[in-house]
Amino acid sequence: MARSTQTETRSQQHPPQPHHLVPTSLVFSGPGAPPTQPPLLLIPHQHQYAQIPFPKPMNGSESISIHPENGTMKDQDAIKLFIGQIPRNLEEKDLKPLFEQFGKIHELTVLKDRYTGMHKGCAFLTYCARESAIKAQNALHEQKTLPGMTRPIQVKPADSESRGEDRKLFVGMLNKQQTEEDVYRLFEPYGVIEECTVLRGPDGNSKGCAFVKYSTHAEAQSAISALHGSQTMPGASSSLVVKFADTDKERTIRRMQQMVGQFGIFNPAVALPFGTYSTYAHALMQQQAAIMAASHGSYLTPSVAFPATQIHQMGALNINGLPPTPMTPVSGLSSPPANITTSAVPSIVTPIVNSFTGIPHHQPNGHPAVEAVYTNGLPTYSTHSPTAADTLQQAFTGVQQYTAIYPATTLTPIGQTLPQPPQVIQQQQREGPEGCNLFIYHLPQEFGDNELMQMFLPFGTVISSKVFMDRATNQSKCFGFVSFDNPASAQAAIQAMNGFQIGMKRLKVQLKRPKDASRPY
DNA sequence: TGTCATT
Repeated sequence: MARSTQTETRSQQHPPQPHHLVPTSLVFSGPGAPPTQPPLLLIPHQHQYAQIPFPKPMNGSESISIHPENGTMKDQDAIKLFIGQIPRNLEEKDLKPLFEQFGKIHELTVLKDRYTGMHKGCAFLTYCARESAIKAQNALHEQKTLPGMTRPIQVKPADSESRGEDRKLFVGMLNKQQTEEDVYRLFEPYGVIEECTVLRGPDGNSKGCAFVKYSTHAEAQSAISALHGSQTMPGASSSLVVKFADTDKERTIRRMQQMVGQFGIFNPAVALPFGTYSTYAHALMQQQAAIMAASHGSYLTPSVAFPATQIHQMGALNINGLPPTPMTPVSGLSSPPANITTSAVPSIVTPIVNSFTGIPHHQPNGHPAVEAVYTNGLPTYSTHSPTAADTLQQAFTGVQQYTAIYPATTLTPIGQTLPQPPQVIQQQQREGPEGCNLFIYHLPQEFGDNELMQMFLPFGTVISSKVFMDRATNQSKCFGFVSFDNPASAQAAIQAMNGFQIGMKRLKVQLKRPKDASRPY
């Protein structure tokens, strides 16, 4: 139990967080004394360190980062050091002399902002010899203050070395009013807190989550046990979330998913023009494709090919092995048109997986479904016309065709090419452009995201589908969203599916209400 | 009527 009298921390400094545009990341020296002043003010320099022999001309190369290819070798057990509290006007060449006195440097890299190139005031340093790192840490950490800095230099193993992640917690579902101090107080009973950071946006507003780093894994674990789900903060939509923070690898995956979402493209080579990244990204995307295919597996079980004459009994979908839900087109179609055949189906099937894998199937142009709908000779999409029924038929047979061309075994090897078994990567929820997003109500209870997507795939490329779940019961709230990549698909889906009867209910399929407008339909 | 937010 950390006492409030404790005034020292193991870590007085942490690297500037690249995406924190405001100085919100605080390190406490004690719960009663959260720093509120921004750095660079008022604190007298007690340890001006004036002996840096800089600037010292180097050997002409701009970057002093020394790479293995350039000759230096490092010990197998070398330690990567984090160097903090570096004046922003000091580059590698300026810093090198300071650190070289403790041994030969293998690599020294000043951290720069990925986009602006701005000096982040810290660096990573790896000596060739492990011993050099230890000497440097002992001699410099918290011992000297570089010119212009208010706090002493930090020299300590980088987080990546100490696997600091396994004692760092992600805290979610905080009240947005809660500060670092509030979070500190909440977590203090379970161990010594080294770092406590509330995540904030550029405007300084809390994102409702935080990172808390304990001094040990056990402390972090006990905080999880005690606090996760233990309470619901006022204004939060769910109970407190306390879990281990993402590892570096998980963070990378998350970033890539965000990129995919932002750019709306599925070819990582285009999204990530960095040579070293694209291979890994490609693997990730393949993994995602494999996972998608695997999640479709439920359809691969005895999928009954329903006869065309039984369009009103679409329970053959066999969703999740649950009893079939009778599905019926709107009244007026008690006897289906004779021209409904599954032979028309393949041309309309456009699995989104095509986009993920890049594997061309029936429609290599990437936009087949829309055209298919239109070229099937459907001048209108009245739900009372036989052509609409045709569309519906295609919609549901499409589900079956779709799964049929994706036997799970086809994609498994792709997953196996990855170093780790595929994990479940959640489909990113993504709104499409204006006019492309549908709100669907009165879904069958057993429909999940996947089933929803299957139902709307025949009308175009579905970029996301989301069924809302009740958090408490984990039951569907029977409504959801589907986003297409173009408005025509959305309109086709509305025309065909609005009013579609499933069991005792009829689907309500509308354009999603825009955020600003409050007009009910 | 897109819940949950990962330095």
